[in-house]
This record gives sequence, C-alpha cells and structure tokens, in this order.
Amino acid sequence: MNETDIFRALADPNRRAVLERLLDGEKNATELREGLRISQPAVSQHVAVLRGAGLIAEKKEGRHVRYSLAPEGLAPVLDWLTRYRAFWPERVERLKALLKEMDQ
Amino acid sequence: MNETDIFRALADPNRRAVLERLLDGEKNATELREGLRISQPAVSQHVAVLRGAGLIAEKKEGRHVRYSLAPEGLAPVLDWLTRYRAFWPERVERLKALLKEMDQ
DNA sequence: CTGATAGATAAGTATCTGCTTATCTACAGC
DNA sequence: GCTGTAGATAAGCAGATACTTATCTATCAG
Repeated sequence: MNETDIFRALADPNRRAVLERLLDGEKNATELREGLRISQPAVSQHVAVLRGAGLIAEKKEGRHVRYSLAPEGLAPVLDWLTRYRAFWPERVERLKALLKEMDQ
Repeated sequence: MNETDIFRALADPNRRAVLERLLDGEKNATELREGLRISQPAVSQHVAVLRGAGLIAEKKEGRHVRYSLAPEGLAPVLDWLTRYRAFWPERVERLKALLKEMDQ
C-alpha cells in the first residue's frame, strides 16, 4: 500500500502485463497467464506481489479465483506524480482533454 | 527511458528522496546527499540510475555538477497511468481542481 | 470415493540490487 | 608544480528478485 511496494510491483514487465490484461475485466489466473512465457507458479507469485501492493483484488468463486483491478490501488502513484506537476510540460493539455472527455 | 527503467528507478526510497530534493531547484551531489544515510558513492550510483531512466539532467560547472529534474522524464509514467483512468475514483476531482489552479 | 483441474506454496538457484570501502579523475586555489 | 575537494568508478558482498520444478490444497465431475 506504500509507494515503495507499488513502484516495485510496477517495475516488472510481466506484472504490468497482468494489470494490462485486467483492464478489460475480471480474469482468472489461467487467463492472466496467456501470452506470458512464464510458468503457472510465476504468475501466482506475481499476482501475490500485486495483491500485496494493493493493485488487484480477488474474489473466490468455487475452484476459480477472479482477479480484478483494485480501484484505489494506483491512487498513491497519482498523488506522488502530482507533486511533480510543474515538470509535466505539454502533457497537461492532454490530461485536460482527457478530463473533459470523462465529463461526458 | 522505457517504463521498466523508470518504475525501477522510482522503486527505491533513496532515489525518490533525491528527486524530492530536486523539486526546489538544482542541487549538486553533496546537497543531494543531505539527510540520506548512505555514502557518497551510493548517492552517485543512485544518480546514475535516475539519469539512465531519464529522470534527471546534469550540467557540469567546473568541478561541481548541478543536477536538476528532467521535465519530460516522468511523462511515460503519466501516460501509463492515464490508461488506468477508469480506476481513479474520486481522485479525478482532485486532479480537476489542480488543473484549474494551474490555469491561474 | 476417484480423478482432474485451479491455484498456492516450498525449495532451490542464477542473477540483480544496494550498499560498502578503496581508489581514481578532474578541476580549483595557492 | 602541489594540495584539497567534487564526484565517478572498481571490486566485493549480503540480501532480494524472478524464475524454475515439485508438491500441496481445494473444488468440481463422474
């Protein structure tokens, strides 16, 4: 839940790939593994790191586990990044456009 | 310059402390070290990692080196985070307020 | 109950990190 | 030239990381 845990979790490409996959909805471990050239235990370990960082949530359904993005998980990253706002040059324009779009 | 390098760089508390210190302007290596309970070479190594990730810039001035935040350095983080915008709950309101403030 | 399957855990290992002390390079002042 | 200082680099090391294979637990289907 702290910045170090979160940034460490995000530092691994396979873990970012797992999060990426969760963008389009809940998935079980087998689905998360698709496309990653690592073993089932490796996925399980990555998932544990992401859960420990508060980035994903899980819901047991019988013998399957449904993983999903934890909505509040990335908030500390946004908060941290916000402190460096003076160093976001023209990216701010893009962000404004984004927020306008979200209003609709 | 890629996401992995940047997140890895940000994953270390001492390196985040270095960036933090640069928020209020250019600093030399000795100034960056203040408050960090690590040796001079350790600071130098952290600075090298941050430079490698594109997060800081340096400017040699005689025998001193002035370090500063690299304005574009955090852009990939903001871009990455933007893809998860649907999972920023009420944080969006705060961000809107921030941008409004920046307009003034 | 039996067999298969989803996922976690254990144990081992190669590589990577972050740190240290020691040393080196380069500039500045005398 | 010499001396001091800013910072980088070298070498070594303890602990962490990311992976593997093997095994375990728990649920479902028959």
